[in-house]
Amino acid sequence: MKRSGKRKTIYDLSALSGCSPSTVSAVLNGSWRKRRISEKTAALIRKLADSHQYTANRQARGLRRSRSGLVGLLLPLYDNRYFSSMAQTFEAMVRARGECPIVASASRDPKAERETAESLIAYSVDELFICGATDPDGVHEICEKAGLRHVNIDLPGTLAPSVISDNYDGACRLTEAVIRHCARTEPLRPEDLYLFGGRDDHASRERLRGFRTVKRGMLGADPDACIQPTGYSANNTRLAFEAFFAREGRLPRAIIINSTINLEGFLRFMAGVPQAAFRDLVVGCYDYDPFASFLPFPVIMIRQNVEAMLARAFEIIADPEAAAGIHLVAPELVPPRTALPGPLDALKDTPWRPLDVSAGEKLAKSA
Amino acid sequence: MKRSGKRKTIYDLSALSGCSPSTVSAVLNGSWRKRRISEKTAALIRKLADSHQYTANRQARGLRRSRSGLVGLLLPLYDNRYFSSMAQTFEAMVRARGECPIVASASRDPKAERETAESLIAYSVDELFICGATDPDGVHEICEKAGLRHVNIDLPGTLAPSVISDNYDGACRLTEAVIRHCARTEPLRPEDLYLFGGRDDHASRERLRGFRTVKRGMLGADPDACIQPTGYSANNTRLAFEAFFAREGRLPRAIIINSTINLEGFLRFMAGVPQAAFRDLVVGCYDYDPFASFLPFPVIMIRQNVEAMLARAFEIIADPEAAAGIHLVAPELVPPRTALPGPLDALKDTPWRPLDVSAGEKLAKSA
DNA sequence: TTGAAAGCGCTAACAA
DNA sequence: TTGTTAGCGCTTTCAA
Repeated sequence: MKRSGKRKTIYDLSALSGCSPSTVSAVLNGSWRKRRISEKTAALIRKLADSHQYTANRQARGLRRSRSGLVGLLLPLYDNRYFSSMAQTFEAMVRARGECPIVASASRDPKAERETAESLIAYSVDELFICGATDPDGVHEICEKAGLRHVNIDLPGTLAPSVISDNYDGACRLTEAVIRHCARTEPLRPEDLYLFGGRDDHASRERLRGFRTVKRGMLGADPDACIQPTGYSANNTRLAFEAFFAREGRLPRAIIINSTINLEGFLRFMAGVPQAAFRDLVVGCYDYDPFASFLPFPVIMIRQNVEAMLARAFEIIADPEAAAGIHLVAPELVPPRTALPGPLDALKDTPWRPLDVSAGEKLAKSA
Repeated sequence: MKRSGKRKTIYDLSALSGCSPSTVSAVLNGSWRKRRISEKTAALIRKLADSHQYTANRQARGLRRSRSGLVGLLLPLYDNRYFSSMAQTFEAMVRARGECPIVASASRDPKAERETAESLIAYSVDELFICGATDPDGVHEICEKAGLRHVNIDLPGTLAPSVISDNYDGACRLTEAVIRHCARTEPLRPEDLYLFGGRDDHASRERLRGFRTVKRGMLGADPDACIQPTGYSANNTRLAFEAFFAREGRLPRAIIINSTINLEGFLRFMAGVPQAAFRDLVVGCYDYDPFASFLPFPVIMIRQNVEAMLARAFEIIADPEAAAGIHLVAPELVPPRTALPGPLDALKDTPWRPLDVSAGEKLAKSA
């Protein structure tokens, strides 16, 4: 791809208009009102600016003002519905404030997290939202040294404010819902209910705590073997299910799964096993994925309230008084076969009329 | 969140080390070798730099060098598995080249696309990948004027090189696979096979063309009513299915769906209808989603080769000779109940040992 | 082997 | 109402 044009600067417009660069600058960044620049010079300059497709160089502006207008979001990854809706919602919120979102992922690796934060800082982001970090305090150190406002989301740190889901409560409700769902047919024994996925982080611990509390309360004893922490890895989860199935020749009656990533590992296992194996299965899963909600067995999900978490995080980051501490946001229990609206629904749809055959015809003709 | 620290500059390090700013700069950006700076001054400065957590200000560097190190990806949206894997893969590829990815979404709105491109240009991105844009040529104009190298992905333009899936071929294979799948039980009549979703863009047209070609070839006549273009809107798709169902009291025997977004609309419809309505259904869907592959009826999907498309796009954007024109990449037919590895599988897993009860125990104890 | 100085494009005092 | 000037932090000649 060859390049051609060259970006215009305020000096180009200065020459073209006969005004000084500072006048041009003032007109183009909105400060002309208080600089009392005449309406007609302003109009002239604006006309020139957009006939030449002028866009201010944000690097230069950022350098001068020491505010880049960039707002960063550090994510573990993009490619699942929880984090992709986080990115989607974040972007909309940042744009609504007139700033520019910049999202980066660091694969839950503490070193990558720190390096990614550093790279965002190198680009002078004005604020950083740290979502699902394995080592939020490590990232905090970096931000602190750079004088960068930041807040944790999803996984808490001890050194900065954190907005997280009420994972304990969510897990309690999820576990209870799964047990009750099973009880419709035949009551569960303790060894019928397993937990797969998760690892030694705050969210997993809280979810496990909720699981155990409710399970013990409703079913009694809870054998340790019923807990299979496979990390946030689809493949490890598949291995765990394969091992279980090879040994037992069947699945547990009910399974709580720590995240949709682990559930994706379960799919991999499913692919190799006859469908009959899933006939009586009931699954509870943390995080919501619309397609997962319609699997061929009941899947009860917990949807974290991404919008509320982000909204809270924006409040906190704007508050100079905000101190380290945890802010809980209630997640939502989603019954099986439920298709919730998502961030995409906010986008305007082109209207559709029922059975508009002519549209099909037209499209078909043009094909 | 209060801020505290202040970023160090080369002047700080200059003062601390007793060397001039230009020496510090050279050491820290790697050009010191050819400036023949002594190993020991270099060592001193490097020590100082990382003991003070120095990170170069990329705005300043970018301004001076007129290369920001930012590489942009313009997306319609994040929140589905096709585009989120695009973002994920893009990010990995850009980082592998030592640059900084910046992703932005513009909701398939031509105006938003242009404005988003302008905003990326304002931040001086060095290259722009335009993915799934409704108006790639509009974005091209903007890039052209700014002298910005760019390439289209997923949806072609006429003014810049475009890397897209072979949508025609994919649709042919998908349609054929669906028809054959149905024929296992009972041969399809023309009115048994519908196409839902898509709109008047290149991808939809090509897919429609493939659909019609194969359908006519295998089943004969193709009534116009069998094509229901509902746009890329989950809700419109739901409405279309509800209208059909209200009228016919049943679903078509087989449905080709233009994208997973439309399939998500189908889920919304599903939620309101007894499961029995889907007993004999066969679905073909463009784009791949692992969870959608395991719905309670056979879903045959087309997976676009995101890695290959991006790799090709990177080659093209680097080639000064590259001209406008279309580069086709073959998509992949995915049989029902298939869980493909995704970009996340590249991330290193912590190893898992079958039934490591002690891990569960340990985690349980710490909870 | 190193330093001085100019300048990337913009903003913000300060003058006029 | 507008222009002049210095400087944000860095790179890059050019000198020394």
